[in-house]
Amino acid sequence: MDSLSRIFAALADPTRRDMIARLSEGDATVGQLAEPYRMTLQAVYKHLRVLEDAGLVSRPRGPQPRSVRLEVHAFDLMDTWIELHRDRAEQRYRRLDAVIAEMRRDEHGQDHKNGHRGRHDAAGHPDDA
Amino acid sequence: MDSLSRIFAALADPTRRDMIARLSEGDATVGQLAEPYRMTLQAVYKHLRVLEDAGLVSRPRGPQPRSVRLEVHAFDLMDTWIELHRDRAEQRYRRLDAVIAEMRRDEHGQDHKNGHRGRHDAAGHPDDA
DNA sequence: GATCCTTTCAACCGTTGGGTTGAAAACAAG
DNA sequence: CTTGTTTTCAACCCAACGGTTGAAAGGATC
Repeated sequence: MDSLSRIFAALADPTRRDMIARLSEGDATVGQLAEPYRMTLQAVYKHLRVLEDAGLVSRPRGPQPRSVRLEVHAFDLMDTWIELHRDRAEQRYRRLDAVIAEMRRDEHGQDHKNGHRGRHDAAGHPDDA
Repeated sequence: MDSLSRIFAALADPTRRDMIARLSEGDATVGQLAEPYRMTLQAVYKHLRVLEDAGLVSRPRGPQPRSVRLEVHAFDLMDTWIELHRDRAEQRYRRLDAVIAEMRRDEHGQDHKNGHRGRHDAAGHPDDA
């Protein structure tokens, strides 16, 4: 499974999102993390495994601290993906608005040169992708 | 299921993410959308249903266009959630850095007033949540 | 060593998810 | 009305998921 799928899938579960939310306020031991949930400790470990595999969380394997820590940089992948497509769509909207404005201009002052290409297929795939 | 879970779950599938990616470059009919995938048309409709239920996509039910459109504002929920927790974690890091710096100052110039509160519980849950 | 807590492994159960097939509606056009 | 396409509905398969139980390792501490 690819990274993005793992990340999104990990965050699709409310319990796991809640864990992330609480970890964003500070590291916690597994016991502390598990406390509010009415489920087996093993279940909590399973959730942690999913978050860890997604890179959203790290657990210092060493002897001492035995705590869970949020890994902020894993959020960047998501962010990048989201912003990329959101921005593309928004740019497309702006471009579409421009086309519509042009069509309006054309309608009012009808046939004011007719020199520009006849691409009035609004909302179609722009070919400059 | 809550909105965030639906959105994240919808984006956890590569096919669905690819659909979003392609829709970010322009609306498409279901047939056009389905073309690159080696799966039944019914399967594509199922994917679209998931995206639609998550609010990521809309399909003008009316007679005319019968096309699929990306709904950008659905991304905002995700964005808000992500940024909220990412920022909290990053602020926590900054605060932690400050604490560490202060501890260092204390170690070098030992006992230089001792007037500030003794909160040296580094990385513990800060109580100003 | 023995004890206690933390962590992991394995099997199992019910539910959900992606996908298929097949058939039935909806809808446009002939 | 009939044909052809688009969309939906229903059943089924198999794999994955969230959760449980039970047991086995690991690691500190007495």
